[in-house]
Amino acid sequence: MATGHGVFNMERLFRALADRTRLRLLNLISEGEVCVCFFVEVLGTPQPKISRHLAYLRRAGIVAARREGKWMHYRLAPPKDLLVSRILTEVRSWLAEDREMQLDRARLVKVCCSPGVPLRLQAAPRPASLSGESRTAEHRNRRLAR
Amino acid sequence: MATGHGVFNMERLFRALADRTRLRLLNLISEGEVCVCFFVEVLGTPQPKISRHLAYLRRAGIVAARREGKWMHYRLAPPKDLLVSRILTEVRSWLAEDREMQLDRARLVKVCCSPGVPLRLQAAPRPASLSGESRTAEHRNRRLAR
DNA sequence: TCAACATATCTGTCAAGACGAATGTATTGA
DNA sequence: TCAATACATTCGTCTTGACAGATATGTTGA
Repeated sequence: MATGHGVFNMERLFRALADRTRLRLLNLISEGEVCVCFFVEVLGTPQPKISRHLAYLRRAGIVAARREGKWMHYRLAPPKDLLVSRILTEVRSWLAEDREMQLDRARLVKVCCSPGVPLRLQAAPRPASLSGESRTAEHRNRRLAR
Repeated sequence: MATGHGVFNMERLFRALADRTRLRLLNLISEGEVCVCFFVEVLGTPQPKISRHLAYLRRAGIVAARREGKWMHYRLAPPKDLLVSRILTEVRSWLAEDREMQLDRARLVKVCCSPGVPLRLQAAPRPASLSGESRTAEHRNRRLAR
């Protein structure tokens, strides 16, 4: 069985979770795919730093990436192991309780969907969780497709 | 207030879990109090290394220590936070699936209870989970694991 | 008090990894 | 092809922490 002797040894998973920036990324990503440019905007952090941490999470098998033209989208990787996925579920529900994480989520919504979207983001593809069918009415009419 | 802004910030918890030796200690301790000398014996690891990692876990608020004469006993610290304790529960059930962790547990039982106990351990106080009834009142209530 | 024992801490060395700054690479549109 | 955009990687520096080996501390019994 694939219980933790391959990609997912435990130390590696926990090292991946042992950094605030990576936890914040994980929090933003947990509702669905997000484009790198939104991470940069929401965390207020230099882009190389974001990219390095996303690469770290990718090497740890926690997230996966997809290119769409100029843009890179990151999402949670499909869980390989039930125990790992239970840990990550607990982590995400912990994140949901954290004040800073809540603010990050709010900022993601604002950056995507409010009138004052920064110029450089106006063409960027919206995060999956904010662009689909389940959005609220005020979000729905602000859809900017590409 | 109870949500991890004090002792238990997340990065700190995960850093504490991001080391094989510390996970092995956590595995051995999860049934109840264990004396340092048994950790040394079971892990086959130099004692200073064990002590350093136990100190690390203590600073992270994950374990607590108690002295009994020459011996130091370590146990899981009472959880301060529901979310943390759910994480740690998941971690322990993950540990229970790991081959090396299972071997460690078996070795703990053997070292304590079989005829060939090493001389220097024959006087050492047995781990709570393996000690039958001849213990102090404080010990007796520590029957709270899995 | 001293010796023996159990455990803790200190010291020096080394590797992982976090950071900002600079640079590289892939894609798009002109 | 060229410039702009979006992201990735490399570089040099610094911090954290893992380790072995040596030593310090605290407890017990003689």
